[in-house]
Amino acid sequence: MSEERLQKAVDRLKKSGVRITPQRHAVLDYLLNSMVHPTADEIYKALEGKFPNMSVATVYNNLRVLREIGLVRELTYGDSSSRFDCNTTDHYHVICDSCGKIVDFHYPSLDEVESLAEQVTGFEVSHHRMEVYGKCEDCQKVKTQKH
Amino acid sequence: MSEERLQKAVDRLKKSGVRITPQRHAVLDYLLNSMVHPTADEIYKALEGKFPNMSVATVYNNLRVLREIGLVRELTYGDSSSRFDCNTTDHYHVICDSCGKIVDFHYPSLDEVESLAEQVTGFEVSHHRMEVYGKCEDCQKVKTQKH
DNA sequence: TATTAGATTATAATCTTTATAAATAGTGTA
DNA sequence: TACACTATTTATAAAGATTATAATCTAATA
Repeated sequence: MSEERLQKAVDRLKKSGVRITPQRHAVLDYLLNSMVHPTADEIYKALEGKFPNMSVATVYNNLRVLREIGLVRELTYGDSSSRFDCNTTDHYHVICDSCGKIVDFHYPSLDEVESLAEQVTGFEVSHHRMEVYGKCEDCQKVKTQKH
Repeated sequence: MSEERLQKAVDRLKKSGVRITPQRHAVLDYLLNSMVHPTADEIYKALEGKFPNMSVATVYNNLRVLREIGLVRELTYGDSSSRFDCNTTDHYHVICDSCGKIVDFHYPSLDEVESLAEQVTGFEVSHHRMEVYGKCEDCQKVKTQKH
């Protein structure tokens, strides 16, 4: 099943006239199989073994290409570096304030908010983002153990 | 009215045991009277005239203090630098994809989303963020003028 | 007014991301 | 298959935002 998603993504790259290089393939493969929304640096470190000469710039370049095509979403949270998500199904994220863990969260899209925003502000709305913050179960336990 | 908000904020600082320095007062005052959610650098440049020797670090330090107390919210969008908002009334933001303009947008808080996220993920939810993106009226006009 | 802990300043360092130019390699075509 | 063209990679440097450090200064309190 994972293979199928990868194949679909590769096809989409080809259709966009983007070359399939080993590095690009590896970045895409890693993102598709990652559940944790990695940063550019995490991807770089993960692929270092397979591509000892790969440059960090290559990771950034490929993430930009994948984002422009629409295969990957860039997530900008409060912390220093962006995270990347290639789960294309509609979903939101719940983020732990303590450890930074990110959990996918399915909820019907907030279309009503978008249309009201259009009416009130006159904007031509394209999309929205939403994240819920809190303390994950693990970190809740840690707090209680302290006493 | 603006004076009243400033006074309230200063009182809150005092209660938190934070010293009221001229620079800190100026940062707070500037934020309270700004409608545009400025970046740290914009605040720094704006206060440069009044405090020729002020360091950028001072602005960052004060923004951190104000944020920790809860007087200021840090907004992290896709672009490079954070923006700061001390409008304490509940509201969301609508952001222009083209020019970056940020418009306040009032909408009932998405409490239902928070409680469902708690149930589904087991998180102890503290808050959420949401932004709507699109093209503002000015940028819509620009596009049509091109032809 | 003297004390003291906290704040500011100046500077350097860190970290993420982007820019640049030369070398390399993927893809279509003959 | 070999060639040519161009996108991509690499290595490096640069930019930009933010944080760390240490010395100096100052707001708050007795």
